[in-house]
Amino acid sequence: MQGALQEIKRGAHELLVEAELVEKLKLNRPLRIKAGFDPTAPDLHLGHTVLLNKLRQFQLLGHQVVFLIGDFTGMIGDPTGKNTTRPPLTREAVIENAQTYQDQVFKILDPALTEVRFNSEWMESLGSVGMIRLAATHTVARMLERDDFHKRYASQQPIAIHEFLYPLIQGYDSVALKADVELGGTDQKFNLLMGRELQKQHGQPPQSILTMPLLEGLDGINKMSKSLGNYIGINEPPQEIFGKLMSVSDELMWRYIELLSFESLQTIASWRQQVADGSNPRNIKVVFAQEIVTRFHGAGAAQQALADFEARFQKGALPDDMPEISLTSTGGGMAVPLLLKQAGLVASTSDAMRQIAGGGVRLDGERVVDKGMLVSSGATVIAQVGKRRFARVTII
RNA sequence: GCCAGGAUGGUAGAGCGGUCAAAUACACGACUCUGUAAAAGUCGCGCCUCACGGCUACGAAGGUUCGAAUCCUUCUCCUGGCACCA
Repeated sequence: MQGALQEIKRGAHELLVEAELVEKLKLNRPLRIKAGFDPTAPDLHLGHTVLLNKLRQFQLLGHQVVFLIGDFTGMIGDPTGKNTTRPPLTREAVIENAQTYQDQVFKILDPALTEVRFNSEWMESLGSVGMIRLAATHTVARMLERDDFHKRYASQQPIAIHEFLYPLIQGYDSVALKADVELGGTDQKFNLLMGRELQKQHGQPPQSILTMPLLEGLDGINKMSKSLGNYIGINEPPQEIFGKLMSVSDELMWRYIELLSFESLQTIASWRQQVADGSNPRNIKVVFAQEIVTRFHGAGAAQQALADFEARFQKGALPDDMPEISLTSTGGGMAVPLLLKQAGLVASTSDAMRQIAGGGVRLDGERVVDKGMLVSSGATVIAQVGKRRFARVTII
């Protein structure tokens, strides 16, 4: 019991209310652990997995996870600033996204202990009358307590009325699901507390709340998100995941390890000690990157990714999986800038010109100096832009 | 409805008749260094088959002018205030 609580609290930001959760754990029945997910982003990245890992932990302790897909709330979009209204998704799109979700989620969660639900299930039948009643339960002043709203209101940023409904609906989901515990990011605290209040109003014991820190993206500043492009997707190829993890800064690495590694706290402490004693942080990164790649692609892929990585960056070998592209030349050959553009290695020929001028372009390993250089028809060259972009191009 | 303010590149934000493809910062890309780390430094950052060249851009459409991101008109959208609140 005590051990279970320790496990639950590991890595978590805040647990409300601890005493209540202890009581619930004493009931000796599987608790209903709720976590909500946005229906529009079925491409999971490591940031999402922080929460999923915690859910998995609950499952290992024998509890029931309720994986809630907010298809109804998706029409609103969580008002975290810029995105106000989103176009409603079609039924088909929702179902398709849900399927994609499950394919990914079950790499971490145990399907047998996971209940997948959609909040349109109860929200649609709630009707406008029910919605108004729900809205009547809280005041505008109460809503403005939410930090995000508060800031926007204070700085005269727009707040659309429907945005106020989001926390209410999310809270009502907890009522509909009779959740014992709800997990969310730290940014969800207000919404999660709303669930408690609504549950009380409906005569249910209020859910416990466990907030998890938001994982920083590759930039180390903003939270990991697809729209910011600073993410590592769990469906990305092993080499990509491995490479991205290796390029994470030393400081950020510890954050990732803290929130993503399944290693024991003692092991992680010993890693820190090693680095403090002068060992190259890179070595820890390799071990950690291996762990993550193994989680999503298996041990073999992780081995392979490491081997590729070392071959490419330590011995300067070319990747063996580069795309093969055939391009048709108009005259006797093709100018390098056009070639790069058509091969998808640069955004435009102007961009190509710049890259050549900057010394970032190589053909067959030779740096290109002459912007007007032609690659003659029938030739096959390995084109490279920067350290990461490669293609084997044949000119026809 | 009325009044006021605003709309510029990925973001923030200068410019307010020519010297503006548009300051500055951040982000981003390449290079050097390295551990595909950080820091630092250099270069670059609208598009065009290579250009001391062309073209398109400063919410939209018109107009004034030799010349407009900069002035005028109309429109669209955003924000705030006031009014309305049976």
